[in-house]
Amino acid sequence: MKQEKAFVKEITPQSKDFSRWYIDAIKKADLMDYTSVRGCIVFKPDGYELWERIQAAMDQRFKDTGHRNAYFPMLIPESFFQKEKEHVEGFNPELPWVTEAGGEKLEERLALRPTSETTIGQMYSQWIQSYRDLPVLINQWANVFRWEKRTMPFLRTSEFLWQEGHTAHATEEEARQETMQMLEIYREVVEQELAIPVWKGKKTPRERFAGAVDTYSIEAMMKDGKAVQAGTSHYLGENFAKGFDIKFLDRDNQLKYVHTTSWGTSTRLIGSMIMVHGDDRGLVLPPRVAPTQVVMIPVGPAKLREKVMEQFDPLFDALKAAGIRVRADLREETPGWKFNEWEMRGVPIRLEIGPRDVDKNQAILARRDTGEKVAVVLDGAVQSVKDLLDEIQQNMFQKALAFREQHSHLGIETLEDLKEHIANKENEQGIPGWVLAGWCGEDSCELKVKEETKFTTRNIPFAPPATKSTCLACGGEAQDTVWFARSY
RNA sequence: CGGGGUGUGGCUCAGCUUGGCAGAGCACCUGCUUUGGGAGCAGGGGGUCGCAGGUUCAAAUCCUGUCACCCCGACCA
Repeated sequence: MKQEKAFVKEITPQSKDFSRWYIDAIKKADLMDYTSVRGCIVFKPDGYELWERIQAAMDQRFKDTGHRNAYFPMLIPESFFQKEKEHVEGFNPELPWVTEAGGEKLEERLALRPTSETTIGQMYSQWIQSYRDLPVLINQWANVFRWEKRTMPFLRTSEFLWQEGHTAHATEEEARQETMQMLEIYREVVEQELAIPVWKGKKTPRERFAGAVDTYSIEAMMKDGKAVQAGTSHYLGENFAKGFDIKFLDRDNQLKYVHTTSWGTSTRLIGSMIMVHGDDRGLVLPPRVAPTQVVMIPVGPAKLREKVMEQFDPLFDALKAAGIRVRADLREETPGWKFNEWEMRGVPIRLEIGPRDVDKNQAILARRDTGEKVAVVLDGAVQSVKDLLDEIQQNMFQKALAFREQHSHLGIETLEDLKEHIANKENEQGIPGWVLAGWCGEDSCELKVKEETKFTTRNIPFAPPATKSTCLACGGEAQDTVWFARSY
């Protein structure tokens, strides 16, 4: 955008204070509001609709791969947590408890679920008897609670909405396949619908889910260079099966533990999408999930409005009939005001029609991602809009990909190099981004990097852009090539 | 949870140091003129000053407590 004249004074520029920008942008876009409960937000209609669209895209794919939705209770008895040692240790600090009900103290206190492995494990132990009962492929759309010390709208709140899949299988191989299949679905939805490029990979043991054998993730880079874990998929092995006694009689008449998986994505995807695509004017929404894809605004003198509306109204109907999420802004405000308003909200295309356009049998399409305006003939406007929506979706992904490449550093071999890199970037007001480096596999090396640079291991990518042979921290032989970054 | 900051009409904030009628801009309502990148004039409505105590003749202002939000750290999707 060339004529960058700070039209929107209410939004702090990204370069000045990224967190401030984020809060300003989501408030101006009317996605959420704070409530009187700490860390809990309202998802206002536009914010919630983003979630509904993500939900729809995911849900379709879950069902296509044989999963079904179910719903389990939000309250979990304390004793359930004790059954998996790592799990209880991992979640205990952030559980809210119900200790009283009906005016009486409860005999056993109940936690507001942070995730449902325990409740579901308990049920699976009753449902599964034979290999004929397997696999169990269930997903749940729910709210969960994690009393985090520091909250941030969408990205980290005390209560959030998510999806958690829980499956049980007869063999490790099948469970591992499921884990990978779901990770791939996450990649597909996030890249295709949200236009966010991600790295699929495996988490290091330190970053693993409490109670998992292996945790995998997709990781995305925000515009401030920090990382967000956009989805996770866990192979839980027999850990929960043993804790909850989930056994089945196999074909060979042997009693065996099932192998379970779990996988989740949350409303944090909304925050990621905003931080990946947004700019100083506010949100930039990918067309596939944008609540409003096209906003139509009539322009020109009021006395000529009637003539404009003769073209405007049929075009609105035609767009709507074509399945495009179109909205007409006929309010009394000036056009300039409306332009800014819808740009803040991130609507992909603005369609303007004024008297001059009517004379030329055309409409103006202004795209949010580039700021570019083009004139299209009225007759073919519906197709032009469809094509442009596709193009914007593609362009947004490509832009995000290019940004990620630009801020991914492959040539940093030692901790000293990394510190120097960070110092340099900070001096020039740049962002340190991500660093691909070797890791020997030692916990202590990972911790050392974290303590000295705040960079943590994001994941061990399945298809790294390069392979490293020495450990970033100790210089010893590298066991893995890992993405290091600061993260949300 | 530690350090720092902020809570005053819907929003952004001034007023607080030195207690004395609760303000401005934007937004909102009415009317007229306007409308191709945040229009103008005129009139109007709206606030128990985050909450709870205390000091005082009198508290947005002073004291104590508490809650929320923001920023920076330790924990996390």
